[in-house]
Amino acid sequence: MHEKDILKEHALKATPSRITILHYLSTLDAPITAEELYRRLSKEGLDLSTLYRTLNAFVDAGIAKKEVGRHSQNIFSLCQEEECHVLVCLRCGKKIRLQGCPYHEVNEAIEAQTGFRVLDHNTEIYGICPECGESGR
Amino acid sequence: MHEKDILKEHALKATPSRITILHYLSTLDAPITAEELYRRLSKEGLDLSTLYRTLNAFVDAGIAKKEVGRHSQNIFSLCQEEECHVLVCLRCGKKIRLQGCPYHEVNEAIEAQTGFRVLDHNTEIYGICPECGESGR
DNA sequence: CTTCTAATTGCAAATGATTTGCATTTGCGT
DNA sequence: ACGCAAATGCAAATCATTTGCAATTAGAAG
Repeated sequence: MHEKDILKEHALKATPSRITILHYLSTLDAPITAEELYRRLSKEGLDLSTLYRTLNAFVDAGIAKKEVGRHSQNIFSLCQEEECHVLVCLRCGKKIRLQGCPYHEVNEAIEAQTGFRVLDHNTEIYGICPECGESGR
Repeated sequence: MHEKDILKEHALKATPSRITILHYLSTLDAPITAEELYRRLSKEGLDLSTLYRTLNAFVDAGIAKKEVGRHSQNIFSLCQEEECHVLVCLRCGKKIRLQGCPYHEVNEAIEAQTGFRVLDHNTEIYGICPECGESGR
Protein backbone atom coordinates (compact mmCIF):
# COMPACT_ATOMS: atom_id res chain seq x y z
CA MET A 1 0.00 0.00 0.00
CA HIS A 2 2.65 2.42 0.93
CA GLU A 3 4.78 0.91 -1.79
CA LYS A 4 2.07 1.59 -4.34
CA ASP A 5 2.10 5.24 -3.49
CA ILE A 6 5.84 5.49 -3.77
CA LEU A 7 5.75 3.84 -7.16
CA LYS A 8 3.00 6.09 -8.44
CA GLU A 9 4.78 9.16 -7.20
CA HIS A 10 7.63 8.17 -9.43
CA ALA A 11 5.49 7.36 -12.45
CA LEU A 12 6.09 3.65 -12.16
CA LYS A 13 3.23 1.25 -12.53
CA ALA A 14 2.51 -0.60 -9.34
CA THR A 15 3.04 -4.16 -10.47
CA PRO A 16 3.39 -7.10 -8.11
CA SER A 17 7.10 -7.56 -8.82
CA ARG A 18 7.84 -3.94 -8.17
CA ILE A 19 5.88 -3.89 -4.98
CA THR A 20 7.61 -7.04 -3.79
CA ILE A 21 11.05 -5.75 -4.63
CA LEU A 22 10.45 -2.33 -3.19
CA HIS A 23 9.04 -3.79 -0.04
CA TYR A 24 11.84 -6.25 0.39
CA LEU A 25 14.44 -3.57 -0.12
CA SER A 26 12.76 -1.47 2.51
CA THR A 27 13.27 -4.20 5.08
CA LEU A 28 17.02 -4.27 4.54
CA ASP A 29 19.49 -2.11 6.33
CA ALA A 30 22.38 -2.87 4.04
CA PRO A 31 22.77 -2.74 0.27
CA ILE A 32 22.25 -5.98 -1.58
CA THR A 33 23.39 -7.68 -4.76
CA ALA A 34 20.94 -8.24 -7.60
CA GLU A 35 21.78 -11.95 -7.50
CA GLU A 36 21.21 -12.19 -3.79
CA LEU A 37 17.96 -10.36 -4.11
CA TYR A 38 16.97 -12.79 -6.82
CA ARG A 39 17.86 -15.76 -4.67
CA ARG A 40 15.62 -14.44 -1.94
CA LEU A 41 12.69 -13.36 -4.06
CA SER A 42 12.59 -15.82 -6.92
CA LYS A 43 10.45 -18.16 -4.85
CA GLU A 44 7.71 -15.64 -5.36
CA GLY A 45 8.14 -16.25 -9.07
CA LEU A 46 10.26 -13.33 -10.08
CA ASP A 47 12.30 -13.22 -13.23
CA LEU A 48 15.91 -12.10 -13.11
CA SER A 49 15.56 -9.76 -16.03
CA THR A 50 12.50 -8.22 -14.47
CA LEU A 51 14.50 -7.76 -11.33
CA TYR A 52 17.25 -5.96 -13.19
CA ARG A 53 14.76 -3.87 -15.09
CA THR A 54 13.03 -2.95 -11.89
CA LEU A 55 16.23 -2.11 -10.11
CA ASN A 56 17.27 0.12 -12.98
CA ALA A 57 13.89 1.77 -13.03
CA PHE A 58 14.23 2.46 -9.31
CA VAL A 59 17.68 3.94 -9.77
CA ASP A 60 16.50 6.10 -12.67
CA ALA A 61 13.57 7.25 -10.62
CA GLY A 62 15.84 8.09 -7.73
CA ILE A 63 14.18 5.56 -5.45
CA ALA A 64 17.26 3.39 -5.19
CA LYS A 65 20.93 3.65 -5.76
CA LYS A 66 23.65 1.42 -7.09
CA GLU A 67 27.11 1.31 -5.61
CA VAL A 68 30.27 -0.75 -5.79
CA GLY A 69 30.54 -3.04 -2.78
CA ARG A 70 33.62 -3.90 -0.83
CA HIS A 71 34.36 -6.83 -3.08
CA SER A 72 33.68 -5.08 -6.30
CA GLN A 73 30.15 -6.37 -6.74
CA ASN A 74 27.34 -4.00 -7.59
CA ILE A 75 24.96 -3.46 -4.74
CA PHE A 76 21.59 -1.78 -4.53
CA SER A 77 19.75 -0.04 -1.74
CA LEU A 78 16.84 2.29 -1.33
CA CYS A 79 17.59 5.96 -1.01
CA GLN A 80 16.61 7.01 2.45
CA GLU A 81 15.22 10.38 3.33
CA GLU A 82 17.93 11.28 5.75
CA GLU A 83 20.55 9.18 4.18
CA CYS A 84 23.20 11.82 4.00
CA HIS A 85 24.91 10.53 7.10
CA VAL A 86 25.81 6.93 7.43
CA LEU A 87 28.11 5.19 9.84
CA VAL A 88 29.72 2.22 8.16
CA CYS A 89 31.41 -0.42 10.27
CA LEU A 90 34.62 -1.50 8.59
CA ARG A 91 34.55 -4.83 10.33
CA CYS A 92 31.00 -6.12 9.89
CA GLY A 93 29.83 -3.78 7.16
CA LYS A 94 26.80 -2.76 9.15
CA LYS A 95 25.41 0.63 8.29
CA ILE A 96 23.84 2.87 10.85
CA ARG A 97 22.02 5.94 9.71
CA LEU A 98 22.32 9.10 11.68
CA GLN A 99 19.29 11.25 11.80
CA GLY A 100 19.57 14.96 11.60
CA CYS A 101 22.39 16.79 9.99
CA PRO A 102 25.13 18.13 12.18
CA TYR A 103 26.90 19.56 9.19
CA HIS A 104 24.64 22.30 8.06
CA GLU A 105 26.69 25.10 9.51
CA VAL A 106 29.81 23.68 7.98
CA ASN A 107 28.18 23.59 4.58
CA GLU A 108 27.20 27.17 4.86
CA ALA A 109 30.83 28.00 5.45
CA ILE A 110 31.75 26.07 2.31
CA GLU A 111 29.22 27.98 0.27
CA ALA A 112 30.65 31.22 1.51
CA GLN A 113 34.21 30.20 0.72
CA THR A 114 33.79 28.61 -2.69
CA GLY A 115 30.71 30.12 -4.26
CA PHE A 116 29.44 26.60 -4.72
CA ARG A 117 25.72 26.41 -4.15
CA VAL A 118 25.31 23.39 -1.93
CA LEU A 119 22.14 21.42 -2.58
CA ASP A 120 22.75 18.08 -0.99
CA HIS A 121 25.46 16.00 0.52
CA ASN A 122 26.26 12.48 1.34
CA THR A 123 28.57 11.45 4.07
CA GLU A 124 29.89 8.03 4.84
CA ILE A 125 31.74 7.73 8.05
CA TYR A 126 33.88 4.65 8.43
CA GLY A 127 34.84 3.11 11.71
CA ILE A 128 34.23 0.26 14.07
CA CYS A 129 30.83 -0.13 15.64
CA PRO A 130 30.51 -0.71 19.38
CA GLU A 131 29.76 -4.44 19.03
CA CYS A 132 32.75 -5.13 16.80
CA GLY A 133 34.91 -2.93 18.94
CA GLU A 134 34.20 -5.18 21.92
CA SER A 135 34.27 -8.65 20.37
CA GLY A 136 37.03 -8.32 17.80
CA ARG A 137 40.44 -7.69 19.31
CA MET B 1 59.80 8.34 -10.79
CA HIS B 2 57.32 9.45 -8.25
CA GLU B 3 55.02 6.79 -9.64
CA LYS B 4 57.68 4.18 -9.05
CA ASP B 5 57.87 5.09 -5.40
CA ILE B 6 54.14 4.94 -4.97
CA LEU B 7 54.07 1.50 -6.56
CA LYS B 8 56.87 0.19 -4.42
CA GLU B 9 55.30 1.55 -1.29
CA HIS B 10 52.35 -0.65 -2.09
CA ALA B 11 54.35 -3.73 -2.95
CA LEU B 12 53.60 -3.49 -6.63
CA LYS B 13 56.35 -3.98 -9.18
CA ALA B 14 57.03 -0.85 -11.12
CA THR B 15 56.30 -2.03 -14.63
CA PRO B 16 55.87 0.30 -17.58
CA SER B 17 52.13 -0.31 -17.84
CA ARG B 18 51.59 0.41 -14.21
CA ILE B 19 53.63 3.55 -14.31
CA THR B 20 51.77 4.74 -17.39
CA ILE B 21 48.38 4.02 -15.91
CA LEU B 22 49.18 5.50 -12.54
CA HIS B 23 50.60 8.59 -14.12
CA TYR B 24 47.70 9.06 -16.45
CA LEU B 25 45.21 8.66 -13.64
CA SER B 26 47.06 11.27 -11.67
CA THR B 27 46.49 13.84 -14.40
CA LEU B 28 42.74 13.39 -14.29
CA ASP B 29 40.41 15.29 -12.04
CA ALA B 30 37.43 13.06 -12.64
CA PRO B 31 36.94 9.30 -12.41
CA ILE B 32 37.23 7.40 -15.65
CA THR B 33 35.94 4.23 -17.24
CA ALA B 34 38.27 1.31 -17.87
CA GLU B 35 37.27 1.35 -21.52
CA GLU B 36 37.93 5.06 -21.87
CA LEU B 37 41.26 4.67 -20.19
CA TYR B 38 42.07 1.90 -22.61
CA ARG B 39 41.07 4.03 -25.57
CA ARG B 40 43.47 6.71 -24.41
CA LEU B 41 46.38 4.51 -23.44
CA SER B 42 46.27 1.61 -25.85
CA LYS B 43 48.33 3.59 -28.34
CA GLU B 44 51.20 3.04 -25.96
CA GLY B 45 50.64 -0.66 -26.47
CA LEU B 46 48.64 -1.58 -23.44
CA ASP B 47 46.53 -4.66 -23.15
CA LEU B 48 42.99 -4.40 -21.87
CA SER B 49 43.37 -7.30 -19.49
CA THR B 50 46.54 -5.79 -18.14
CA LEU B 51 44.65 -2.59 -17.63
CA TYR B 52 41.94 -4.35 -15.67
CA ARG B 53 44.48 -6.28 -13.66
CA THR B 54 46.34 -3.11 -12.89
CA LEU B 55 43.23 -1.24 -11.93
CA ASN B 56 42.22 -4.04 -9.61
CA ALA B 57 45.68 -4.15 -8.11
CA PHE B 58 45.47 -0.42 -7.47
CA VAL B 59 42.09 -0.77 -5.83
CA ASP B 60 43.29 -3.65 -3.68
CA ALA B 61 46.33 -1.67 -2.69
CA GLY B 62 44.19 1.30 -1.79
CA ILE B 63 45.76 3.50 -4.44
CA ALA B 64 42.60 3.79 -6.48
CA LYS B 65 38.91 3.33 -6.03
CA LYS B 66 36.08 2.02 -8.10
CA GLU B 67 32.65 3.59 -8.09
CA VAL B 68 29.40 3.49 -10.01
CA GLY B 69 29.13 6.48 -12.33
CA ARG B 70 26.06 8.53 -13.11
CA HIS B 71 25.13 6.26 -15.96
CA SER B 72 25.78 3.04 -14.21
CA GLN B 73 29.25 2.44 -15.60
CA ASN B 74 32.11 1.56 -13.33
CA ILE B 75 34.58 4.35 -12.95
CA PHE B 76 38.05 4.48 -11.43
CA SER B 77 40.02 7.24 -9.84
CA LEU B 78 43.06 7.62 -7.66
CA CYS B 79 42.48 7.99 -3.96
CA GLN B 80 43.59 11.43 -2.96
CA GLU B 81 45.18 12.24 0.32
CA GLU B 82 42.50 14.63 1.40
CA GLU B 83 39.78 13.14 -0.61
CA CYS B 84 37.24 12.98 2.09
CA HIS B 85 35.58 16.16 0.97
CA VAL B 86 34.49 16.61 -2.56
CA LEU B 87 32.22 19.17 -4.09
CA VAL B 88 30.33 17.64 -6.99
CA CYS B 89 28.57 19.90 -9.46
CA LEU B 90 25.22 18.42 -10.35
CA ARG B 91 25.16 20.23 -13.65
CA CYS B 92 28.59 19.65 -15.18
CA GLY B 93 29.78 16.79 -12.99
CA LYS B 94 32.97 18.57 -12.14
CA LYS B 95 34.52 17.57 -8.86
CA ILE B 96 36.38 20.00 -6.68
CA ARG B 97 38.33 18.72 -3.75
CA LEU B 98 38.33 20.64 -0.54
CA GLN B 99 41.47 20.57 1.42
CA GLY B 100 41.42 20.31 5.13
CA CYS B 101 38.65 18.77 7.10
CA PRO B 102 36.10 21.05 8.67
CA TYR B 103 34.27 18.13 10.11
CA HIS B 104 36.60 16.80 12.71
CA GLU B 105 34.81 18.29 15.66
CA VAL B 106 31.52 17.00 14.39
CA ASN B 107 32.91 13.50 14.13
CA GLU B 108 34.13 13.65 17.65
CA ALA B 109 30.61 14.47 18.72
CA ILE B 110 29.38 11.43 16.79
CA GLU B 111 31.85 9.17 18.53
CA ALA B 112 30.70 10.45 21.85
CA GLN B 113 27.04 9.91 21.04
CA THR B 114 27.15 6.53 19.36
CA GLY B 115 30.19 4.72 20.66
CA PHE B 116 31.23 4.25 17.07
CA ARG B 117 34.97 4.57 16.69
CA VAL B 118 35.37 6.82 13.67
CA LEU B 119 38.36 6.03 11.51
CA ASP B 120 37.67 7.75 8.26
CA HIS B 121 34.96 9.48 6.37
CA ASN B 122 34.04 10.45 2.92
CA THR B 123 31.83 13.33 2.06
CA GLU B 124 30.35 14.24 -1.26
CA ILE B 125 28.67 17.55 -1.37
CA TYR B 126 26.36 18.11 -4.30
CA GLY B 127 25.47 21.47 -5.70
CA ILE B 128 26.02 23.86 -8.55
CA CYS B 129 29.47 25.24 -9.13
CA PRO B 130 29.95 28.97 -9.65
CA GLU B 131 30.42 28.65 -13.44
CA CYS B 132 27.30 26.60 -13.97
CA GLY B 133 25.40 28.80 -11.59
CA GLU B 134 26.09 31.79 -13.83
CA SER B 135 25.71 30.32 -17.30
CA GLY B 136 22.85 27.90 -16.85
CA ARG B 137 19.58 29.61 -15.96
C1' DC C 1 76.65 -7.26 -13.59
C1' DT C 2 74.67 -11.90 -13.98
C1' DT C 3 71.41 -15.22 -12.12
C1' DC C 4 67.11 -16.77 -10.42
C1' DT C 5 62.38 -16.61 -9.26
C1' DA C 6 58.06 -14.91 -8.58
C1' DA C 7 55.28 -11.49 -10.48
C1' DT C 8 53.49 -9.46 -14.66
C1' DT C 9 52.19 -9.42 -19.35
C1' DG C 10 49.72 -10.42 -23.84
C1' DC C 11 46.83 -13.13 -26.10
C1' DA C 12 42.74 -15.77 -26.75
C1' DA C 13 39.12 -17.91 -24.78
C1' DA C 14 35.83 -18.17 -20.84
C1' DT C 15 32.87 -16.27 -17.62
C1' DG C 16 29.39 -13.78 -15.37
C1' DA C 17 26.53 -10.06 -14.92
C1' DT C 18 23.36 -7.31 -17.16
C1' DT C 19 20.59 -6.21 -21.22
C1' DT C 20 17.63 -7.02 -25.09
C1' DG C 21 13.95 -8.70 -28.59
C1' DC C 22 9.67 -10.27 -28.86
C1' DA C 23 5.25 -12.18 -27.96
C1' DT C 24 2.15 -12.06 -24.12
C1' DT C 25 0.11 -10.06 -20.13
C1' DT C 26 -1.32 -6.40 -17.10
C1' DG C 27 -2.07 -1.81 -14.83
C1' DC C 28 -4.73 1.96 -15.02
C1' DG C 29 -6.83 6.11 -17.34
C1' DT C 30 -11.10 7.03 -19.90
C1' DA D 1 -15.55 -2.83 -19.13
C1' DC D 2 -12.16 -1.21 -22.90
C1' DG D 3 -7.82 -0.08 -24.98
C1' DC D 4 -3.20 0.92 -25.04
C1' DA D 5 1.20 1.82 -23.37
C1' DA D 6 4.01 -0.17 -20.10
C1' DA D 7 5.73 -4.29 -17.84
C1' DT D 8 6.69 -9.24 -17.90
C1' DG D 9 8.92 -13.82 -18.88
C1' DC D 10 11.62 -16.33 -21.61
C1' DA D 11 15.64 -17.20 -24.36
C1' DA D 12 19.27 -15.42 -26.65
C1' DA D 13 22.66 -11.70 -27.07
C1' DT D 14 25.88 -8.45 -25.38
C1' DC D 15 29.00 -6.29 -22.54
C1' DA D 16 32.46 -5.73 -19.21
C1' DT D 17 35.58 -8.16 -16.73
C1' DT D 18 38.29 -12.29 -15.60
C1' DT D 19 41.08 -16.24 -16.49
C1' DG D 20 44.61 -19.86 -18.21
C1' DC D 21 48.83 -20.26 -20.01
C1' DA D 22 53.24 -19.58 -22.09
C1' DA D 23 56.54 -15.96 -22.58
C1' DT D 24 58.65 -11.89 -20.53
C1' DT D 25 60.46 -8.96 -16.95
C1' DA D 26 61.38 -6.54 -12.37
C1' DG D 27 64.04 -6.69 -8.68
C1' DA D 28 66.31 -9.40 -4.89
C1' DA D 29 70.42 -12.00 -4.10
C1' DG D 30 75.00 -13.33 -5.07
